[in-house]
Amino acid sequence: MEPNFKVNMNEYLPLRDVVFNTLRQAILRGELKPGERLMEIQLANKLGVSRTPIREAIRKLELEGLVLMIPRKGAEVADITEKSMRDVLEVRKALEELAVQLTCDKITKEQIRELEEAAEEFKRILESSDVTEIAEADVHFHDIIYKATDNQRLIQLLNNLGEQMYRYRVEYLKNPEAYPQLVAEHEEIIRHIERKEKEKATEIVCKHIDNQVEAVIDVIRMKNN
Amino acid sequence: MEPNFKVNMNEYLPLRDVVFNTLRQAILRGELKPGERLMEIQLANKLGVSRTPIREAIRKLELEGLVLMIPRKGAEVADITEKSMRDVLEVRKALEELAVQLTCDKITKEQIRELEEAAEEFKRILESSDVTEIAEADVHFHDIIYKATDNQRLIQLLNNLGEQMYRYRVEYLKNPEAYPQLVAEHEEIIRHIERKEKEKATEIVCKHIDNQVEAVIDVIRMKNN
DNA sequence: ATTCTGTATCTTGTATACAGTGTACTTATA
DNA sequence: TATAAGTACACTGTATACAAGATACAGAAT
Repeated sequence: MEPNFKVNMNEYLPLRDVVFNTLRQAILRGELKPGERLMEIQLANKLGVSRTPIREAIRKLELEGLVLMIPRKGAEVADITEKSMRDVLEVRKALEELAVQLTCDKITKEQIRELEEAAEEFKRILESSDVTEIAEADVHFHDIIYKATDNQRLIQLLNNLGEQMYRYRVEYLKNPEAYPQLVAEHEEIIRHIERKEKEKATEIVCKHIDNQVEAVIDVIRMKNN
Repeated sequence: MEPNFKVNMNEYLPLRDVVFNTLRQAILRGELKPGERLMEIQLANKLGVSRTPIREAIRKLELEGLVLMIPRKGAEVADITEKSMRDVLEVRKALEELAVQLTCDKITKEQIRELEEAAEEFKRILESSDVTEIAEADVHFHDIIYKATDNQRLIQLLNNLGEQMYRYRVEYLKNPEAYPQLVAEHEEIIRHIERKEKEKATEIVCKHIDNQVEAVIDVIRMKNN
């Protein structure tokens, strides 16, 4: 058997990053609810580490806006209001537009093929699988577009904004009535990108996001009642 | 005499935030140069605190992209390349466009007056003061527009992106030839916002940023030679 | 009964100690 | 002289100890 040291090297992650990812997921998936306090000792015991990595992870969550720091009191999970969601989606829409325009300019033939494959994969997964897998396939499709922009900062921001609404997107994807439209929009986007029809592509992307706004807001209203 | 306890309360800042702001400024102003290592003990001694607040500040700088973490080696100031600057400005342009459009919709009479004052102040400071003050007056003008968007997330991102190019904007403002155009653009922006002429306003903002791109890139090229 | 005060405790904020890893320098050997 | 190995040191990663502020509750005084 061939031991693969390289993989082990790359798999090294400081505890703070493990904690960061863990807490992040817990918040985005709703396991840690808005308003809930994040107490260091308690978390440290739960995760089997000391307070130091916990604190450093919380510092990063703070900067991402996922937790709210109250001086000398500690951190709590930030509220997610309808307003804050609208704000995120407003920004996201502008950046998605930018992304698709840049992609029209820069995409390679190889990447177009990747997009087509991802769209196929998405369609296939829609039929059989659970919501999480569907969400991942959708993310993958959009990731290809992001990557084609060749703008590192834009990619980072879009990923971040996307994750902010993770749990709402999942809810939204639970409604199978929306599936045919999603598939159609994916195909339209590919076609327009392929032909470098920026305006058309932008239009579809806008519609794509606007639909999400409606759906996400519905989910939030539901949860608050 | 009336003692103001409230102010004292609000002035409390954890050491980590003091350190964060200090290091951030030092990086953005170029006092800490790209590639330079940030060694914890050294910084702790220099700033007269322990390693803990230093580390927590570095975690935040890491997430902002201002420092690069190398596992088991430590932090160093992130490189600022021409490409990374173009990327930032590309995103910033899209968000500035969004901001000015939202502002057209939402701005109040009171805020328009504030804008006019800020533009006046800017014009006045241009004549007498040093570059830092000019830059601050410019930032203030744009902050009013940001605030009028009533989108917290957008404001946060724009502030962040703006600070990323702090030192280059300062360089750019050292050239007095550009001043008349800046003043004219400010006034045009106000006029279009006032009349809610979204397209026109967007156009000026684009031009405003495009000018900056050229200037910033020039500065970077100069510094690298 | 209500309010104020004092105390105990809980939590964060900060400092420091300890372990492990990477790096650089020195020394020995070819 | 060049190269390789070994050793010492420097720095990060993690844990823990200590200080100080916040909170909650109990008891006393009005």
